[in-house]
Amino acid sequence: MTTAAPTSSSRELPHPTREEIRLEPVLHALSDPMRLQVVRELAADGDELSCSHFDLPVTKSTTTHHFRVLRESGVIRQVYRGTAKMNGLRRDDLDDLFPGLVDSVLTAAARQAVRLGGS
Amino acid sequence: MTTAAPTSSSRELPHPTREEIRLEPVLHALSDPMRLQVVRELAADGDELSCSHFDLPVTKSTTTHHFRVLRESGVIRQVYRGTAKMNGLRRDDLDDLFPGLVDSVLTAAARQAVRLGGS
DNA sequence: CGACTCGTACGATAGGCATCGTAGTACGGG
DNA sequence: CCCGTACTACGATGCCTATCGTACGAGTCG
Repeated sequence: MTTAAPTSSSRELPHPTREEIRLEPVLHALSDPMRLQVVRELAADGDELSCSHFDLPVTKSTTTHHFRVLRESGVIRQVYRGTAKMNGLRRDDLDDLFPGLVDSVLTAAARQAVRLGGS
Repeated sequence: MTTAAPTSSSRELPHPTREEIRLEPVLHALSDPMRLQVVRELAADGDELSCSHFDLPVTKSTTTHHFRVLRESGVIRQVYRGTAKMNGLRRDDLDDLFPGLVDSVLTAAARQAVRLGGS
């Protein structure tokens, strides 16, 4: 029994604090094409996107896994909102810890997309 | 010692061309602490460091493996010079493909080292 | 030549991870 | 209250990878 959990929004998800975020896991999280795509969409569309908004070519289980990797590495923040789970890029934290990193990765990804899709 | 003899030997190593370098493998290569450390030293000390110069806490076999990952992802260039294999960061190629990326990663790594090591 | 150094190749191993499928939980609406 | 939707948990699987040890090739120097 949950002892007096007040909460409708008691479904809280564990996030690393800003100080706990490490560069290597962040780079690893971004090195997966699927996750990099998610991050690009989050950066472009603002930070209130549900998991189901993303139409990834994998099953829901796998999608859950990727979002967890992103969250646990500190790249995104996830909050339940009813049945949906909203995702947002932790730009403030990342920019503070690693100035310019997110921008350069996003720019690099965009340039590469143009370069590869370019015809 | 160093005779005026031609530097190159017959032992050539396969490198991706600039156009073949992809962002995801580069990020993956940099996401390993060992390899990130190597890249930091290469960036700091110039680009003529032999593999044996690095005193990594792993065996030689593993060191060879890490250098190969870095080379095949396009992060470093390797050239034989006698028995030694000289390593150099491919800054020109990387900066052209992904402007600012290497710098921000190096800065982030340095900041994190200060933040964690404190001393 | 012979010995030594530097790095490679190959096999083995253990752990990680991306993926799936199925069963289950939380929430909101009829 | 029941059902549908959104996401999770768990187990399984196969691949990738970081690591090692040993045996080997390439080059230098006595």
